[in-house]
Amino acid sequence: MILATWNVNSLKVRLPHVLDWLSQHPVDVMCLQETKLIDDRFPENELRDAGYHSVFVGQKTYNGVAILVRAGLSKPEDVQINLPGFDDESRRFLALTLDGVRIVCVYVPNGQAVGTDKYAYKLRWLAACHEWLKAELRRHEQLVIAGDYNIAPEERDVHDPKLWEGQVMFSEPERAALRRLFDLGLKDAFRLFEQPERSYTWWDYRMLAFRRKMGLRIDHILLSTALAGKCTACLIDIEPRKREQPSDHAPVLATLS
DNA sequence: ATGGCTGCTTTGAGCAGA
Repeated sequence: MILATWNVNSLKVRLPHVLDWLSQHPVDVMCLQETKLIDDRFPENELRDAGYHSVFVGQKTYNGVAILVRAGLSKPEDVQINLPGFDDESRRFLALTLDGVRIVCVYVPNGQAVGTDKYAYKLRWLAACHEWLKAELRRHEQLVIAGDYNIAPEERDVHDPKLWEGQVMFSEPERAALRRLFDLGLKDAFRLFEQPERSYTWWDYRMLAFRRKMGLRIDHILLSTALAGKCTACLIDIEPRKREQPSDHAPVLATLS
């Protein structure tokens, strides 16, 4: 199984990019974040024509997540919308089971700035996600949780760690929250392998950040121990970020044998 | 040091993102 995750920053605007990308990379599962579409507007037909079954939950303007499953695979089961036990109107969580693999798509809150209400909400959300995962991992030996975490785990995941020290997306409480997910036995698929230096998944639209390689690695694919043992590759595809009118995020792919 | 771009919104300045 090849699984990918991509924060598309509006699926309405980015649908041509997604369709092009899927035609070149016919992954089995694609987790999308920031679709920014209500369910009535979700391009289900276009994606079906491209060979993908869609499971999605969205809202107006903000958030919205989807999992695309390549046609011909098993039917997704046990679809879970929103984080159980967490009262939240934001549509940023989707889980389903495919061929015995629990697949979770997350759009972790951005957090705006350290010390704000949104930052506190981000940490609460991550704590609730941790609790849910702890139980879910007992039920599913094979689990993958992929998406936009809005957290860079280590200094090497940040173009300028000094500049970002204490800032949202790299503050210690956020990184500790992410480490607590790793402590559940989840592995960062990207770091299972040798990777190029300055590997990032997001670059600010401003300041020519992409061209200057000023990015952060904040989109991750985490694998349960059983799945990590089956992972044979993980990479970031920066090609879509070079296109006209790109998403500010690049897709991440993992191959599971 | 600051803000720098993009997408969205009962269309147009303000918000949120990261």
